[in-house]
Amino acid sequence: MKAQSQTSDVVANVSRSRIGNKSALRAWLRLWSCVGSVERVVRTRLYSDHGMTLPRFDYLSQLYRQPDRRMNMTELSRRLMVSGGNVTGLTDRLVADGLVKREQDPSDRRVQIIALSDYGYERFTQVAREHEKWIGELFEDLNPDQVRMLNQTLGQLKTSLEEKLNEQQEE
Amino acid sequence: MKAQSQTSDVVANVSRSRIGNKSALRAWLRLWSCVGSVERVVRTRLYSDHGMTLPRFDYLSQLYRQPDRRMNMTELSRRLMVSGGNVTGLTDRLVADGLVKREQDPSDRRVQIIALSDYGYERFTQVAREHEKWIGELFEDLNPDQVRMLNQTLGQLKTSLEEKLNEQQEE
DNA sequence: CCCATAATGTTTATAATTAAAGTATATTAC
DNA sequence: GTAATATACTTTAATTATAAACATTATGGG
Repeated sequence: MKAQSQTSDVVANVSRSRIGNKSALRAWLRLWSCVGSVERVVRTRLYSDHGMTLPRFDYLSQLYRQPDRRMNMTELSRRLMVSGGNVTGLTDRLVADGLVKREQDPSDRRVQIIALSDYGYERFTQVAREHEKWIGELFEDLNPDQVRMLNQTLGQLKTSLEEKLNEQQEE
Repeated sequence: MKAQSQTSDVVANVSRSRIGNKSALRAWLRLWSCVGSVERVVRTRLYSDHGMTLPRFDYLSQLYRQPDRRMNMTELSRRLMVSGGNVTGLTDRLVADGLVKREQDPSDRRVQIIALSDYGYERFTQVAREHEKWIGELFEDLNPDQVRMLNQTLGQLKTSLEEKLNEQQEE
């Protein structure tokens, strides 16, 4: 019967090629929950042990990863996934604390290049060492295979999301 | 030589039983990045298509999932993973918009029970339908096995994190 | 060259968020 | 029964965050 074969096609489809909205939603809620828990631990310890906030730590870590420890505001906004206005405010406070410096781009007068200061570099290095240890402890119950798989799947998801965002932007 | 055998033990350990801080950090950064991207899409669409903010949507979804559509402030704070003060502010604004109502707990005069209003229920239902679709689209490039694995691993991570948070709290 | 458009960053108004201190009520120990 | 402690929520001050409007500079087409 035709109706029957359609039904089994649908069932087969679910397990073979396309995921359903429900299972995607479940995965999303777990992702959200795990990230929330980790963030909470990290935020609390950053603040109590090092007097640093999580947004500032994230900001500094982006500069730290660059070979020349420098990045412009737009790129920072993109990588931190926050609005431009937010980056302006964070930069003001980080400059006031001496952790970063504003520099002018000689080739484009609109551009602000933000550079990690020596003090900022030193301070971040100390905090990042601790941070890495905390993350290691929080993830220690996963086995290496799980972490590998997580990295692989999330890497793919990340790429897929970036493509979708680009497409959306162009519309 | 002893030094050599220690080295190979360490290497064996990394692949067999315990994950290293570096691989944990990589997994964490990908988790963070994926959640950030998804959140950004959801936040933008919630606001432009439904005039709703992400924190309010998350808040309402917690109430929605309860059989009686009700929850006290402390439980909301715990589930949303935000501070108590934050929940007070969000509640004030949601009450002002007529989406939720404050009720007194007859057995404990300290407790505020927050109930989803009929209007809030209706509104959330509409938005949630869209939301589920967005998440489905964002995750569509993953195959069912990957989603299953993600759910399994993140479920374990979630449990493990909750245990660690409880231990930490008791110290 | 000039104008339209785009890109970079800031400002503004408001919302969301935190940590810490404060208020009120409940519970526990003695 | 009362004092100490714990719990539930709010308030406060500061930071973080957004979207939208704005100013400035760059770029590309005529």
